[in-house]
Amino acid sequence: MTRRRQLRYEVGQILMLMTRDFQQRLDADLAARGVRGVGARHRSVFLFLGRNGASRAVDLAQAARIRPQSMMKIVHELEAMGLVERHPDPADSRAKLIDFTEGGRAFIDELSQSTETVWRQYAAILGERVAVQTFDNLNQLLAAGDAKRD
Amino acid sequence: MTRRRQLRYEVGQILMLMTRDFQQRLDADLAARGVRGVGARHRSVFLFLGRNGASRAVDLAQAARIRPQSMMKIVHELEAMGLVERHPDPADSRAKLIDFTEGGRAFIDELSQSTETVWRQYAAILGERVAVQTFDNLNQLLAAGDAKRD
DNA sequence: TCCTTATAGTAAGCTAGACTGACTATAAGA
DNA sequence: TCTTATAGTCAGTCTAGCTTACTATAAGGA
Repeated sequence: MTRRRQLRYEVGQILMLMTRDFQQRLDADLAARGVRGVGARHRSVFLFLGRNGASRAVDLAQAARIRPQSMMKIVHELEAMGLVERHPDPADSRAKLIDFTEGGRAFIDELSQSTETVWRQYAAILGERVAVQTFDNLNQLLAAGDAKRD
Repeated sequence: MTRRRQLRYEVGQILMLMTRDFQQRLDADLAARGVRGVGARHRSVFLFLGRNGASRAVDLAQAARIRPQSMMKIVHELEAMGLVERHPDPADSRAKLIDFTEGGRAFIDELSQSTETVWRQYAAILGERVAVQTFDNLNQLLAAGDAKRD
């Protein structure tokens, strides 16, 4: 079992490949249902917006752990696709609140379904309980990193 | 615990962020020891070459799950840095065998140490046993994907 | 009140790490 | 021998981040 013995040296590789694996599975399922043109970078917006409603770009950026400038670009793209719209923030005239359009809400349904599909594929391999545990552990590693940064 | 309930919808995000987290930790540790100029894409070569010795670019590409053309570029860069060298394959005059230079062998030691450092950071958060289990589970997901492709 | 500093957003251009498509040279099999 | 497959090369594209530099508004203190 040389594979097992050297596991720790492959951690980076495993993470990189798993990220690609997920993206490919998700894209495949989305494409199969006719959804196109929305890349990986766009999805973090929908995750956050789906839970928190209208938000400022800065907050989206922080949630996705990317620079505000990068998030702006993503938001502009989504706006051009007609999936989100922006309105001035009544509480801060510098800021703009980003929210779904009708099309955006339709898209997030597609996204949820495809994510669910991929999840079931993973759960079929590891078992639901182990799959939950695995990704929960990764979440813990991320949370620990956050705590250190504060 | 809304976070827990929606875990499955965040799987892609978790993987993307964990990949970045690992790269950042590794780069930080490498930089702290004065190693620079070797990016994430270069490391897969060292992992494979470290275990299997002199190899052809095609095989490296397959192991890293990228296109041969992409791997060629990486190899050329490593060659320019003096970390690997290429010799004609006696068994196939189309092919060239890629192997470490002295500098390459020195680098892989640095890389191992830094990877070990990051691993200990993760193990400190989750515990060694759970950490091994977590990445072993991800490995299983990858292996399952391989099996399907064959 | 004015002045300083911080924050929200914008714009331009760079970098890393993959990709596709088109090509040459050698190998291998019908 | 002729055809097809394989190893490598070259040129250009794409994605998802980044940095640097800027404007406009907000907020807090002298």
